[in-house]
Amino acid sequence: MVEQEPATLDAVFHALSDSTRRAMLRELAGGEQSVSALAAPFSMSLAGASKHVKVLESAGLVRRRIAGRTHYCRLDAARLAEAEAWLRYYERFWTRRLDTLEALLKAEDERQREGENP
Amino acid sequence: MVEQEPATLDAVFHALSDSTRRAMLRELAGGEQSVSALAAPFSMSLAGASKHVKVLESAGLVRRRIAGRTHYCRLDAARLAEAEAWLRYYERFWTRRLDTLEALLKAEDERQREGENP
DNA sequence: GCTATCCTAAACCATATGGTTGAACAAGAG
DNA sequence: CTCTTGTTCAACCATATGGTTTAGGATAGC
Repeated sequence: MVEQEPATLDAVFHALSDSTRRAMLRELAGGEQSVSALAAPFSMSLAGASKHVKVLESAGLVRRRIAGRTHYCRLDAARLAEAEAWLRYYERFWTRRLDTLEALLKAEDERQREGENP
Repeated sequence: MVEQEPATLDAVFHALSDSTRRAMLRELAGGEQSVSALAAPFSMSLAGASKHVKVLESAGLVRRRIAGRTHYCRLDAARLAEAEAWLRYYERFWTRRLDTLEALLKAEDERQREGENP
């Protein structure tokens, strides 16, 4: 996990940094949706929502299936998993650091207890 | 996990969407660093790097401790954990969907086997 | 064929972002 | 006190972003 594809992560995290797009992903977690269905909940032009879908798509977070005149979108979990892996990798460091801190505190605590009972 | 603090997640994911900032976080995973130490690896003015640190800070990802004239930064894992929780929450949906799909395929497979051996 | 529907494309706008430089400021070092 | 170091601030610039409106391209329905 040494930042293999920065551009990809850039795009994924950027796509996630907008609450409209996160809401769309949330909707897609329930299943495939057309672009207009995805756009419906927002007080925004369809063209505007379509741009958001495009951002999600070009980040690799959703895939598009065109059936006639309607475009159906569905989640592509792989890229989200990549992002999560990134976070989890570093979380390992933090928790390790926290564990170390905890161990130090415990050791110190025990040293003090020994002092109390000579 | 129903998008409680969109602004916060906006800021966190936006902060993560830049490879310079991710590299800084990676550096901070190893321990506290001064701003100039964080800036050193990049071919960028100190002021530019300082802005990145500020973005990380205002997203709540790092905390700053000022000692004399040097500013020391360290990770604050809480917000990163929030972001990871967001991803993991939705990952649950995807994996559940994948599990469902797998179960359906398996059932279908078994039905076909039964057909082979009447 | 005609019309309504789904969606994208293009042009445009305001604002945000990532970068620069130069100045300012506080605090160690001599 | 002076000089250097660590850092931010302010002004500026180019480009990206999120939104709009209008127009256009397929396709479904009548």
